[in-house]
Amino acid sequence: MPLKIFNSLSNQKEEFKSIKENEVKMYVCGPTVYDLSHIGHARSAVSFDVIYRYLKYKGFDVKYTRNYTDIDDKIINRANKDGVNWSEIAERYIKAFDEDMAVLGVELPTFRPKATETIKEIIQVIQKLVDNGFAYVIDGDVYFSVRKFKDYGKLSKKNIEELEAGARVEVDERKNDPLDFALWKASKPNEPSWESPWGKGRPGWHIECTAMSQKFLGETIDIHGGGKDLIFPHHENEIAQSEAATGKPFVRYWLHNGFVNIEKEKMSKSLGNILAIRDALKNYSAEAIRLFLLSSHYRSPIDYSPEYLKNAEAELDRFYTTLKRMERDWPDVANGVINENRKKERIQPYINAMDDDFNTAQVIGFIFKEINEANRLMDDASKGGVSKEFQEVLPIIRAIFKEIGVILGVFNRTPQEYFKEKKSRSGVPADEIEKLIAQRAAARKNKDFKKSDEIRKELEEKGILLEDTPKGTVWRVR
RNA sequence: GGCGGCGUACCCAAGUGGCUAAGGGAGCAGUCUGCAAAACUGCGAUGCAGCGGUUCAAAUCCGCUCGCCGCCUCCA
Repeated sequence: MPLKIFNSLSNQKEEFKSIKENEVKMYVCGPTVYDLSHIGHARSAVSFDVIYRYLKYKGFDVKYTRNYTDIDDKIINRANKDGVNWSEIAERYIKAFDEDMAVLGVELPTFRPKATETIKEIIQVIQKLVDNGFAYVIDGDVYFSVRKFKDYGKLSKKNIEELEAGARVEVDERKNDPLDFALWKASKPNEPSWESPWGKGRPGWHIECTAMSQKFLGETIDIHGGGKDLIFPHHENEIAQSEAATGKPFVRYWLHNGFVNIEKEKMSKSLGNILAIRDALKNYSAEAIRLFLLSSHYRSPIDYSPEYLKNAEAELDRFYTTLKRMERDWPDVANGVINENRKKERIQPYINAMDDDFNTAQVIGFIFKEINEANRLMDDASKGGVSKEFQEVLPIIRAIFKEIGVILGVFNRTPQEYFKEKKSRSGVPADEIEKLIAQRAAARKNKDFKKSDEIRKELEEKGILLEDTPKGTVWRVR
């Protein structure tokens, strides 16, 4: 079964065919670095991270570019507000973004260019557009003439006449047409600026992506991604600029991820409900956040609420509890010889799900079926002995966990790492718990079950669960 | 007003023409346990917002109605 991808350009799933066999050129719009990144950025980054990982898994050599927009009105405003240089703001939030991504297990793209490092190329593209008549210069500003580009609106399915009628923006009288957008902005005094054929200025927002995409990936690329909200005007404008400049198709597959709402409401400055990634990480593990994000399809809107994060944590508990059981009680079987044919057959549904527009939610569902199967097999083995089926299937399940872990970037830790992190989050000192467990063990030995139960209850109220196993009592965080 | 999307059990969520509508959480019952936990087993939507239609066959296609949401302005 071939890989199918939903293309925003055609509004349907299409079979994916890369320009060059075995190579994928992919560009995703990165953050404008003027503030901490929020959970919506995390969704976009994680969604495309999984797409990147899966394309690599499929054997493609993926050239993945994700930019930093490090020059922009918002950055300048923030710098003025904080009383620091604009570049300090950009650097600060690039660093913060990189840290957040690392914690979330987002792999580094092949190229991570900054707009300010691409000024030369930006100017070249603008010059081309001026030369071929798609752009015009007014007082050091350069604008793109939307009406000259006949396909304008093909991505967002808008038509120019209706846009004009509904235009809500105040019209800049100097522009030939209200829809025209800035490629280059003449700088005001004390603003960051670069020399250009049109005087000192800085790039408009849309042009940087065109320039960076061309510089690192070429004139036509396979995949371009971003949040749904970027379809208009950002991506529409990118298409216009790029195709007007090169005369070639810009992008073959447009991918857009859905929004994250907070308790059923859109995140917005005015509502004050922006959830920064690092604030979410204070309460939940990075893996739980990632699993939550991947539990629904990347194009659907999702709702963020503490309840759903708890659900993700419960799922992780189930996964790692089972994995721990496999590694602890049946290490030789779980890591035993793999029947490759049978493994291939068993992993095929996962591949089919990922091939169907990256259906991570379905993949996660399959994983929990394996968990059930693994536990059942282990139950049977402890009761009735090790069967051939057990010896054959358990290592396959273990191998599937590993393989899917690489693709999704969840389920990929060791149980030790997982439970250690949970314990460190509990806030209850481990030695105190161990002391109580020892007291309880003594009480149990004397059949003093009243006291034993009191200790269990005391710890339970602090969120600590005790498990009596044949090898002694172990504890974990609820 | 234009464009697009969504509505599946108590909650989350997959499924977009054809076996008993995945999976997780919560709940209830049972097995196991000194009691628990974990695990396993069973129960749980005769129905997929509603109404009509197409079809041998529909959650899945078409039409209408109701409800919710996004974009059209910076925005992941």
